Amino acid sequence: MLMGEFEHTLDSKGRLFIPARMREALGTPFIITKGFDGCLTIYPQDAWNRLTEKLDQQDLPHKDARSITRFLFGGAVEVEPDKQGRVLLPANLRRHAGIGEDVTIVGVGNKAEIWDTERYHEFSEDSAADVENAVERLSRD
Amino acid sequence: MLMGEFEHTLDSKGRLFIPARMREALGTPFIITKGFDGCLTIYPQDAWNRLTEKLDQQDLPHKDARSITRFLFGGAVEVEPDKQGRVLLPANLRRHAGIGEDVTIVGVGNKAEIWDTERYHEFSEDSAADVENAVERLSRD
DNA sequence: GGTGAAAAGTGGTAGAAAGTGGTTTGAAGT
DNA sequence: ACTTCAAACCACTTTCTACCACTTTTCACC
Repeated sequence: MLMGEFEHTLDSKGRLFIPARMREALGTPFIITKGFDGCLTIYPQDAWNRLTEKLDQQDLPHKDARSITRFLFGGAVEVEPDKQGRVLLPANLRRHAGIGEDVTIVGVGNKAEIWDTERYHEFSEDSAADVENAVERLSRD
Repeated sequence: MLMGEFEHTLDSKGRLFIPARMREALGTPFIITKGFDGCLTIYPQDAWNRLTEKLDQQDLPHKDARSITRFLFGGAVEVEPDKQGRVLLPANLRRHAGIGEDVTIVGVGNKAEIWDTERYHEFSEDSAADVENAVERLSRD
């Protein structure tokens, strides 16, 4: 189960250090794609397979199917951390998520997300009120 | 059933001693998350599972679901006390709850809360007034 | 097209910081 | 007095960061 927030900085070459705990939970290699809300998503191999299978089974209008496929696969890279635990974030993905120097990696259950730290904070603050209500509702017994 | 208040201090590495009684009641491992009102929440494994299952079952707008998942999992760590009964409170959780040296752990039924002691006292005083008002309202008729 | 310069990508290392584990000392309760 | 629980240390390991060095690719200009 992927959990927790980790802050890191990119080195001058755009490499990101993946925390040791996450590497374990993710397995290797894993897939990084364009995500929603302006972040990148990291899928472990099995979650990625499930996702693509599901996509195959869908009976979508061709146009939708094509754009989804384009978004998912076009923005995807399969990566493997080097011996020091780093991965290179391709420039197009960095651009998609507005990623600068400071990066936050967030575990969200069966996958993880990569955020520009500043953007992540803004986003969390914006949704804080909604989240509070929802979680309170959920945790009531 | 988790009950009682316990005061402890963090060591220089941010480790917190969990009282023996609580360790028993919590089982191991357990989950610490960001809570509300400026505290952290400790969920025993089963309560945590119930919570995440409930989240799965909710039929939420996708965007809200993502925010909630992010908050819950991103602010969570699964921990296990060491042989001396201590757990490391990650820096981001400490920051979230404004936790300094002195910490109060409070049992609240099926879960527990971790507070900065000073903040806990302030909060208790504030809510004491609320409680008083509420009771007064109730007893009026 | 060939050549050189710059950028991008790959690999490693050293030192700092964080995390882990244990021991000792002291307090508290039985 | 003895046992349990807690706090403060201390030592060691792992993880992380900030560099540096080298190779490959790209691109511009001859």
